[in-house]
Amino acid sequence: MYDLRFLRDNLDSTREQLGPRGADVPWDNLRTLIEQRRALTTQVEQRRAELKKGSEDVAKLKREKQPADAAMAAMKAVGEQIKTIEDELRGAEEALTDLNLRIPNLPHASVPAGKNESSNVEARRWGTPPTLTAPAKSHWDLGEALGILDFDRAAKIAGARFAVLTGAGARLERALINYMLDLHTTEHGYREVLPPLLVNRTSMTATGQLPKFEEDLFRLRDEDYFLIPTAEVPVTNLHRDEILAETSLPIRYTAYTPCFRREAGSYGKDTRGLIRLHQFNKVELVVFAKPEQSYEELERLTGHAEAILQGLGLHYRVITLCTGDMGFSAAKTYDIEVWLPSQNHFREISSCSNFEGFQARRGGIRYKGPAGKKDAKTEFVHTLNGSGLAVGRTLVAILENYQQPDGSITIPDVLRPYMGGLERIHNE
RNA sequence: GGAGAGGUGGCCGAGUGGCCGAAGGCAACGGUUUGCUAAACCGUCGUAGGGGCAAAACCCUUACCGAGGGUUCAAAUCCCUCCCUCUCCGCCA
Repeated sequence: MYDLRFLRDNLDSTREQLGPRGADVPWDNLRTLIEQRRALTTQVEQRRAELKKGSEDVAKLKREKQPADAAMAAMKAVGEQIKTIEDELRGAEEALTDLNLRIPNLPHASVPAGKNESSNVEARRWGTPPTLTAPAKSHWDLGEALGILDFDRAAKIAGARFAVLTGAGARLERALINYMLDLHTTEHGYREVLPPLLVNRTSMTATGQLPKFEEDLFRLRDEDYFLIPTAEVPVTNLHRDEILAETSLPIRYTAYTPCFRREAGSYGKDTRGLIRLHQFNKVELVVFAKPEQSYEELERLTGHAEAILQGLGLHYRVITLCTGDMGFSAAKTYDIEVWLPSQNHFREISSCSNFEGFQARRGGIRYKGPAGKKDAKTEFVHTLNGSGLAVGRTLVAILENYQQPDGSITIPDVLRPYMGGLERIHNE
């Protein structure tokens, strides 16, 4: 969503900068609606001023015990005109808002141009692939053989794209969640949040999932609630319609939540294993920052996600997404991809984005200097978030990268305290 | 789920049809006073849309008293619907 005055003054340059991202925006219609809204607003305000004045005159006449019938009749006519114009104005505003909510964010100047993922740019790489003495097995083969992953029973109780973790598998998932939360809260300065997993339509609209991507979400049948696809939604909405104190920024939150995604349109992709599920666990990082500090915060936040992989000793690379591969709301995104030996390539395990003021405008998230100060302006904050990390995919990476020739899994040192000292997962 | 009470500016709180965008208090900010702190006193102190202008300052104007409709010349105030909070009862982890 864009500021209307900005959009009016910069419609052509916005269209140009969005390029293919803005292909399905009806630009001419948008221009017409903006002008229409402005013209109708002026009209209705003039009439309202007239009505206000007229009504005051009526009050005065009545106080002086003078007849007021003529003035009242005249104002009745003005009132009817106002209603007519208001209806038109409301229609224009609704159409305009609906269009405005469907325009993607402008990419930051540092984002490489490109149509699709082939134009993404690798920023850096950390570590090396593990040296395996036997051909790498997939995490689903390893996990099922160890008796810690059960896809058949998951399909029975829920359906495709669900998983059951058991025994050391379940404990490893829990260990990862705790390891991530502990690192972020004690070393990286985040405040832990445990939010609702169901949110309302307004919250989904603020972060950008709605109105455009409703088919990606699970929705309740009897009430207008949605299952969160990421903790970004409830945590960013924590400060919706608030004015934050400038001194409180940056605000950093971390949250563990399950995430729910319909994965409509991904039929046939990643059908096996834990990579793409309808329900998965994620530890999320969310930051509210002042505009001038937000890109510095993006680097920092990405580093915090990387620190998890480094602690686990997992080989990864960081990718700067090009304009064509970024999500709807992002101005700049880094993807972190972890090495998976069985697939012999990197897979996304985290996505870290700066949304600049895009979500803040949709959700009315602002900040202000000290109250009463003359130069204290109210401005939209910048919001950022990143996975720190996707827990299921991290478990996949551990199974595959730490697999032994006998099919057992060595547990990374940092997780052992969370596993009751367990050093290796054997067949149960 | 049943019964009742209520939602007013950062907070508290007055206001039941007409100069009410809203008294008063607290907090905050600026200042005077002060050895320092405190107190006292003076002043400032909401958000947004449109216009004056290309912008800032400033000025004009409109809207906003939970949200949306309605009645009326005129609505914080009356009516309807919805949302939320609180209390009691029921149910429940």
